[in-house]
Amino acid sequence: MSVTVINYDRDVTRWEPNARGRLEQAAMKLYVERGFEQTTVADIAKQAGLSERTFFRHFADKREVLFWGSGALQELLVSSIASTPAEVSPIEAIARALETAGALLQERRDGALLRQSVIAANAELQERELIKLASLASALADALRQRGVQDPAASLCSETGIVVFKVAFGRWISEKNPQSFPYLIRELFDELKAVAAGD
Amino acid sequence: MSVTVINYDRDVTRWEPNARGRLEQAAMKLYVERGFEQTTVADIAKQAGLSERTFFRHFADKREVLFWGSGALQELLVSSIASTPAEVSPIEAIARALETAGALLQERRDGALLRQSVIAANAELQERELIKLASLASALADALRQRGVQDPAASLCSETGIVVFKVAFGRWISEKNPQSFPYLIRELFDELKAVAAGD
DNA sequence: AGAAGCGATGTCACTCGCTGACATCACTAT
DNA sequence: ATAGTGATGTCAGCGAGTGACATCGCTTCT
Repeated sequence: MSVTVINYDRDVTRWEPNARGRLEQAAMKLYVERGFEQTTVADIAKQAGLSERTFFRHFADKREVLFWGSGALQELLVSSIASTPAEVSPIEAIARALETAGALLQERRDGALLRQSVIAANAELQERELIKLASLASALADALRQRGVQDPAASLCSETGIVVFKVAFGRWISEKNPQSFPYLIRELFDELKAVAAGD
Repeated sequence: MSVTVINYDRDVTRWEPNARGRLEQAAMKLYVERGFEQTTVADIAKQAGLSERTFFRHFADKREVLFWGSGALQELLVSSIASTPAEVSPIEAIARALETAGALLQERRDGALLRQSVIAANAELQERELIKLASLASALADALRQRGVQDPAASLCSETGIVVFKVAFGRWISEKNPQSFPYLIRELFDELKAVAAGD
């Protein structure tokens, strides 16, 4: 009997579970505390109780920790576009997809704020963010082509959609008593329409 | 008399002139020949007859060599906007500035093509390109604000302007018998107008 | 003319991000 | 039992980038 108790008490498995999650947490903690540049991968690994090498088995590089969620967001957006009625215009399809993504992001505002403050303080992280957004735009364009949208329009819609999202996000994140993020997105799509018309 | 001749023949100054230019040339040559990742800074320095340390005195990092011209482009665009009549709409001001920039780029198409093929082959370089474009957009937005354009509109116009430029550039660079680049830009601004309206 | 300072370069040592190769060892399937 | 398998550790090494200090022709001041 005592044997089974001991087995459950300590070292049932060889390693603590959820290595990736621990690394992610450790990284965020240190990035927030000291800033991105001032924390080494060795620091993160130590904090998570793992080796530096293991960090790089879970994340392609030091920056990628902060962008792990972008894959899920991308899938959400693409499937949202796929399930939008065919008669909806391309730009409106993009707008709706971004609104629903915005609604989801809204529930994690505190996390988003923290994350964004880390990114804003470091140029390398901004670069990574931009390429993630570009990849998002490219996925959106693919989704539009899937609906039969021809090509300059498909790229133009998705890329300007991302622009609207970026601007909306910037405003939403900097307000201390923020209004509805999806609504903000909608407003900026309207503003885009006005501005593109040359008003 | 022979003294002066000797002075002119060799070693008038302590160093060969135009170190930065030589580094730039050497880097381009090697990036094209072997690709960006496969060339080390030591390679570049050796090719230019300088030390590795000197490379980093002229360029902030290995990537920056390819983006040295972006500063001039930015100034051109900003001054172009500043000198556009006040009654012209924001989006039209952006469009005109990009058209003139496009006209200039058109004269260096071969160089642009080479440069772009290097960038397209490497993710780090794409990241750098994106942040340069973002900085361009931010400068354009400042220029618009200088004209009294209010803020969601200023950001929206400049960022979508950059989007149009990106899409136009991509098409222009991939055509083997390219049409007029400024005209292509104009066409895509028209397409943007249509697409934003929801057609 | 001589001294002092300046500016572009070189040299060296060092940190850090990242990778390849190989070892370890609990767990699983045969 | 035996032979994998998979997540980890260890170690050696490369390349990017930085700080400190030396060099030395040129300019400027006295």
